[in-house]
Amino acid sequence: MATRLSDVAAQAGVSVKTVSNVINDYPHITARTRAKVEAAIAALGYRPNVSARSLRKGRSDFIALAIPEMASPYFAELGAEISRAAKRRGITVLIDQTEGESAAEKLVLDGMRGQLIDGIIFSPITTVPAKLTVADIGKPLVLLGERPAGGQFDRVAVNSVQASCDATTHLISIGRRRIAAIGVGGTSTGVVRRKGYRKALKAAGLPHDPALELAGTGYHREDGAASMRELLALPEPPDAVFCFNDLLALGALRTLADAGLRAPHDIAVVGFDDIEDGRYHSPTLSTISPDKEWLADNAVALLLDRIAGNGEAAHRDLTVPYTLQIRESTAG
Amino acid sequence: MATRLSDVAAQAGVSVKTVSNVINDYPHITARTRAKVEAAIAALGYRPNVSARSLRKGRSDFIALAIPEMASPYFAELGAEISRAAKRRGITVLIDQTEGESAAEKLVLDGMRGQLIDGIIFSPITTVPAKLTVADIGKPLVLLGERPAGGQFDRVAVNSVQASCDATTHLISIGRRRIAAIGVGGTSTGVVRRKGYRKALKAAGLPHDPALELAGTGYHREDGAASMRELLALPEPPDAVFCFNDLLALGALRTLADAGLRAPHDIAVVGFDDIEDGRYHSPTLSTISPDKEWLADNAVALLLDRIAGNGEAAHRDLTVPYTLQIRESTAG
DNA sequence: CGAGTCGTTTACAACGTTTAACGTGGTTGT
DNA sequence: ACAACCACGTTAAACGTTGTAAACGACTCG
Repeated sequence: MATRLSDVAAQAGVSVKTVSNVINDYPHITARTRAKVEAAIAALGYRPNVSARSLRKGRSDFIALAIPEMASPYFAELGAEISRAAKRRGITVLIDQTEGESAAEKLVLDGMRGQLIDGIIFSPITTVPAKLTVADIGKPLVLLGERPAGGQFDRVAVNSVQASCDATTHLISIGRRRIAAIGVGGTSTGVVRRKGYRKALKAAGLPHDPALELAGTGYHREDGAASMRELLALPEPPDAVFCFNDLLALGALRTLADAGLRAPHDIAVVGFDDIEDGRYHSPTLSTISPDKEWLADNAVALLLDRIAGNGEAAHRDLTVPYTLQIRESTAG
Repeated sequence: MATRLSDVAAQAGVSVKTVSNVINDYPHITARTRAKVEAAIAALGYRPNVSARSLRKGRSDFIALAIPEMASPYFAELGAEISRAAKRRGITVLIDQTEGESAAEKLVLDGMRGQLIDGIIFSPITTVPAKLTVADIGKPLVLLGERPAGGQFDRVAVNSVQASCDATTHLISIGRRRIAAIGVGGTSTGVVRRKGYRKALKAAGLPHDPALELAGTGYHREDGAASMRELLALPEPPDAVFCFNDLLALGALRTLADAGLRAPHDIAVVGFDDIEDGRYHSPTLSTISPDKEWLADNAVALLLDRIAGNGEAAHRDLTVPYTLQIRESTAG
């Protein structure tokens, strides 16, 4: 059924190793033999067997991307970018949904897919993995997001404190004074973004009201909607909300619409992530827009560099460029 | 570094073959030995090497899912469901973005990933692959979507004609008479859904106006927005629009909002797919809602059945249950 | 003209697993 | 007792690929 190296060799009248050499761009090969071999490969439609290859080489050219859930637009967009970035470099991405289980457990339990994958890009957000050590993993790992890498791993992340401060400052700059925050959960994301939020309030000399900081149970539209309902029920509702991601913001906007309120007229809303939905929502959503392509490309590059053997080099911490996109939900 | 079968065997004081038997659930093993072996496996943190295993067995327990793009919410949600369904059965899904290139070419060129994957779930939508034969593939394949399977492959799909007819009929039932269609491209999806659309018009005795059938260049929000702009520019704009997927519908709604028009008051809008965005958009989007979990589960089951060896059985064509979700965009 | 060199190709072993074929005691049932 | 089974072990041979090291020829040089 499947054509093997030996079939190609027979067809081309050379040894198996020579065919292998041609495939792997071994330098010393005559143009003649190379042509013969390539003709044979084409004639037989030969494709190398990745299992055998990775068994022998100890490399598979597969990397894994572990994300909380791929149906979440931000992760879907990120996954798409990372797939693309990887494909450009000839490697394949295996996407793993951690689904809120302890991702650390999953990593170790799944045993890095039985040596198949060469490394992993890991994006924890809802889960706080137990302390991982390099030894636990045994494979290169690049962290995405705010969770501190502790100098142990490479990391690629937005400066969330700064970005959150910018978002909040933007709300202040359009005259809002009573600014709520949605998503201040126990996660690293929640903690870090709240820090930026408070920093902006402080810088503007505004008090920070604990009643305006809502944790919610997650980072989905429904959580944003629920949190906004809580805010509206307050004796003194806010005049603006900074949602720690776009999904929360879209949920919050829905609640506003249901209540017959308008953004930004009644309450201004700003999000974080710049997912495509936000650009088409009514009103369109102002948001922090991280450069996802940059993020993906650098995460992949970083990981491949480690895989290539730079295991000793100091661990790098890359900061993703971002912009503040001002759209209808905060623009008069 | 990596622990092998022989390491486990040494630790447990049994032969390599016995360990292999334990792992593969070979029936005749004492509880004692099984316990010893399992203890050794746990102690050493052994994970079978999937490369070696799949090289030897010719099976990898990997399947591929080929979709146009994973950042598209419908496919992201579908991919998530399929991943879940596969994981339940102990197999892993490799997601492949075809990105509008000829997916058929990609399939053959990528050579089914060099024998790594056991089968493929293939969802063509924007691309119309050249005629594929079973022989070209050499691996089980399940088709998703409207493209006719030609009796050659298994297929899982919504009855798009019926569903489109239902959606259109719903618009008629709320009193609309000038109903446009967005997405009537040259793709199978476009053709089939237009068929249902026209069928409904005919059944209601309404004329069908070619000027109201817009092709657009794709199935994204921007295409829907552009098509709606065209419709609004018409001397006699429609009073309702059936968009062939939710993304088109969301784009169309955006154009309405920009134009100061309201759905359903001025123009009612119905979509197809029931992606989560639609449930939170303002207005919320009426849509055809296929049971994605059913779809995913059955697609995976079908594929695994083929992989298990039922290669000879007749090719099956499964019809996905759906409902019409009536929401704000068509409700008074 | 033989020794050395270089460029090109090849034989062989190895990666970790499973399957096959066979062997060996031990237990049960009649 | 004898067969029939059971629970393992042993050994060898694959699966398809690549790394190592060695062989081969042709060419250069002294």
